[in-house]
Amino acid sequence: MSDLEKIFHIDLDSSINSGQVFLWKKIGPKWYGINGDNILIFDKNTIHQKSDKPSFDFLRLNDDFIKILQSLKKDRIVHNAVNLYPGLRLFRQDPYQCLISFLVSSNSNIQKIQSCLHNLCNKFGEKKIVDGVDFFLFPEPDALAKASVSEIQKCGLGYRSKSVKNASVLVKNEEVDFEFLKEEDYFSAKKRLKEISGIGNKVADCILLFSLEKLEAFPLDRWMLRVLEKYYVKKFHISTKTLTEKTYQSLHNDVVDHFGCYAGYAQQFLFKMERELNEKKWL
DNA sequence: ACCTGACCTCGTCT
DNA sequence: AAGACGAGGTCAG
Repeated sequence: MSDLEKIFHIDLDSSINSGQVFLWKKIGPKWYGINGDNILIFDKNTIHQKSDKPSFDFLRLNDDFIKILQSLKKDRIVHNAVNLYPGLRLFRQDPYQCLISFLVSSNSNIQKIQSCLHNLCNKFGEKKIVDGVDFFLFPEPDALAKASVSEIQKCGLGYRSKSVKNASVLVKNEEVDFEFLKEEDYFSAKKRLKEISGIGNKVADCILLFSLEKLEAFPLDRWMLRVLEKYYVKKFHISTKTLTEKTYQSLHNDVVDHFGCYAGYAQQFLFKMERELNEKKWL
């Protein structure tokens, strides 16, 4: 299948509205999205990147999607979700933006996360004009590392502001090295991420899945627990609603055993399906 | 080892 | 109209 054919099968609306990205805006027929210091424009079957950077395959066209689907469809519920949203895809995000996004996501909701990130871009990001519309790139790590906590707090982040500044310092000083984490295995990379203040199991799994090439990462949030309780009572043992360190790891192990090495894709389909079923709002 | 509550903020509910 | 509640979690005690 050619890249153009692959792109043709992608359902951008569903993929963007599936909780993995927050800084996307639809104007007319076009989607505009901030990914680090890039502005991506999706116009039906063509993709422009306003950037000097080489392509990084945001749409993961290099994934063997046929093979992934084949693997996912062994599970009846995921099979059903894939049939409902056949064009749903995972994106390959800018790691720093992804880390900050999910740091901000804790104990929050999609609308709030979007608003916080938007405010951060407006205040600390570089302005670009595309198609006559003003956009702000995601801030550089240095910009948020230098910012005062109270300036960050003005963007509405609340108690997360301190963690955002702290994490930005670590990234700026290369104490957190994303290229290195991409090369490491799932457990080592997760261990490193969790050393960062404000990053626990769920947030770490989001960062690993959405930006660090760990397709076995399966973020276990409130919604995923509901899904597991609803469709998989016999399969998994859901002990409590608030997962402890141990129960999170144990459940994550069981889940990956069941769904396989593309568990993260399964999670995305299940999450999308259940949120739509409950008519939850997206961007 | 496990569990509980606090935490910024904001939209929604009462 | 003002106060309570909860939201895609984390961490300390």
